[in-house]
Amino acid sequence: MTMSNTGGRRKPPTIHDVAREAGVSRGTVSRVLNGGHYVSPTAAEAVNAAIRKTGYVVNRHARSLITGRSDSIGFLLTEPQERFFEDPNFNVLLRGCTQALAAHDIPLLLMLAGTEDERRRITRYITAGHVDGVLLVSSHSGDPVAQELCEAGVPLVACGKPIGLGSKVSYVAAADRDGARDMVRYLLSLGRRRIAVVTGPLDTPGGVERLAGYREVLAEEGIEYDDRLVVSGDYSRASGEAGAERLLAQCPDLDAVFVASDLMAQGVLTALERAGRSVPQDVSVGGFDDSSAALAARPQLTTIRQPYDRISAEMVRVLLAQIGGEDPSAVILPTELIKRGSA
Amino acid sequence: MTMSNTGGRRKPPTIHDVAREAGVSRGTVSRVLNGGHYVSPTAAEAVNAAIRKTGYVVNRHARSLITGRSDSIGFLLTEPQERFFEDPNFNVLLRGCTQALAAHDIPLLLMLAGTEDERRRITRYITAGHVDGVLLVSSHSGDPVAQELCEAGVPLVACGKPIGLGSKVSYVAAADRDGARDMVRYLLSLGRRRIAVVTGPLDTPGGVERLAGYREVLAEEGIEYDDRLVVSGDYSRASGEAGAERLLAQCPDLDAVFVASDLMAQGVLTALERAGRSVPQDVSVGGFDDSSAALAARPQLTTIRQPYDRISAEMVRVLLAQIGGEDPSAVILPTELIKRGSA
DNA sequence: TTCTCTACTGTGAACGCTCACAGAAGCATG
DNA sequence: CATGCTTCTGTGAGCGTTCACAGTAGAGAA
Repeated sequence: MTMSNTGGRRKPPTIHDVAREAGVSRGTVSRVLNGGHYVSPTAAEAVNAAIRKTGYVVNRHARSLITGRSDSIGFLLTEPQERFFEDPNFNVLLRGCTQALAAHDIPLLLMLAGTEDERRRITRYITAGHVDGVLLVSSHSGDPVAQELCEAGVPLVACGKPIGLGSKVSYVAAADRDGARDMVRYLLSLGRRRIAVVTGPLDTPGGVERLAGYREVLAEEGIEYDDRLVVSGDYSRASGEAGAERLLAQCPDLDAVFVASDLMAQGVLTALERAGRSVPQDVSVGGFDDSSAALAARPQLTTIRQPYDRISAEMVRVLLAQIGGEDPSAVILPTELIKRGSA
Repeated sequence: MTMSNTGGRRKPPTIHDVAREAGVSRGTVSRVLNGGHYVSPTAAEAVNAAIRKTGYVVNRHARSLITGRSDSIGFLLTEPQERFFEDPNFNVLLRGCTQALAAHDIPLLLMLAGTEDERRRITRYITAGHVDGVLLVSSHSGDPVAQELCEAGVPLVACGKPIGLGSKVSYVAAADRDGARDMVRYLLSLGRRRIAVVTGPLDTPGGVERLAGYREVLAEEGIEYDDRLVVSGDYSRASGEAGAERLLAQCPDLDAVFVASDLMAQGVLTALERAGRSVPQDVSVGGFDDSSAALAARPQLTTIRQPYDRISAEMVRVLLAQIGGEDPSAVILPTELIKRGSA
């Protein structure tokens, strides 16, 4: 119908052109391209020179057609979309994964599975083999997409321990429980005794583990667990604000709040300010993540740093290993207490 | 060496399998797949049934090999990477583009060109024809990547008017000048007369235009332009904070600040708070973007809304049209004044 | 009837690459 | 001299599609 490529792109050189230019055969060029074993130094040099001269770039479609690999990776987000907007962690993760893959010359396909339709479309796309593996961000339990991909045998690495996918799925996570323990111990060291907590969603391992760390430390220190001091949120700023208001109503005597994410902690700060409690004088507030929200908050948040740069790098490493035939594995990375103004 | 695909993925059905199942030829199946012209209802029905039965999904690599199209689009970010972290606008844009493309069943490849190496790698990748077109986010002038892509005739749509790429490149932008005018007029309507401004980078059209809008309105109202009331930032929160401090030092009598981005406005609020100025009583603050930062700020920001959802949708529309052979075009979308607590 | 036109269908070739195989050359060993 | 081994190279086949072309069947017109 219409003339394509108005700009006038010319036909790119093929492996054949390079072969002719270098005075060798296609096979030799291909060998130079992939590994370079069993090829003489002279031939290799000639081929490389020809590649430079012609400006040859391999046609990945042709390669994929025969190898069966796509040499690309999907970054799949099955969280509700609002979180993607709001949560600075996703940015960091996405960037880290993109860069780690770039080092292997592997493009990243961004896939957002918000609606049911999108879910189906993406599942088909992936199981059809259009990506070699999937980096999954979805902490919610019983994710049907993840389930299907697992069953279809698609290499998969989750960010955070997935629930209900059996033990055969790889994941990379921060040491949530340890991090929570560090924070609660720190709050105790400040002399706080009525420490409230705003948990993450309790159908996610992150949410569960951080609460578990809190309870462990309390038990170890002989402090009674008071469930009026515990409310749960969904990692959003709004849920932090609402949670803090519930806490203030239930336990006006609280002197610290451990919040399971920095974004929620922002909301907590807002609620405390409105209630006339000053931070950190009246109430100490501890966050979790060390996302950019921690620096944006007023006062800046004392928080538990999740090493997102390392997490993304590990996710990519584990996924590529798995695509290469290795068994699934789990990686837990240590967290770090970062002290700032809020506690 | 190693056995690939431990999970045991089976070979997916091909067009041949579908043809056999439906009792027709490859050609007919292909015709049903692409448009469906010149194919009898009976055959079409049989083919569709066979597709459903076999679970057939087209092999895009094989298709691309022959059509020359890749049926994928690159989302290219050449901004310094920190902005990508911090700025909530990117998220919205990225999400919007991904979804708009998903509606056309076109995957989005995320490309971050931070370092010089990455720039080269990505340029080669794109000019080699591995994507059909590029959605470009890079407002900085003289972007070498954009330049090269343009010259190579790669279909390209920029977010915001690009500088120095000639008039033959498509772009989608908000009406920056109008938006700035609306905000300044609104601040005047509040009785403010000493209106300071924190501009964006002045090597970007956005930065220039928003400042121009400010000056226009001042001139129209017969208010003298005072360049001590003008400082420029780089859209980051930190630069907003620093800018406000300079302004307060230079012009302690300022009674309003028009800030060229919400993120910078957050920094401005911080600096004003530290200086003991209350917002909006002592000083009115107006932002720009209506990003999530506007809601996160305290008080919430009165701002100029950029319709990012429409911008991303238009970017995709224009790009696809251009790939289809149409000429480059520019789209300017209207902004909207959103009143909240800060002014 | 015969011819033409339209609506539809099948077939071979090609896209650019990798892979398996065959073969050539060089060198050491029997 | 034959044999085997290692290192290197070229060649044909095939990956799963689309595209151009040829061909068939049926309807309508001459």
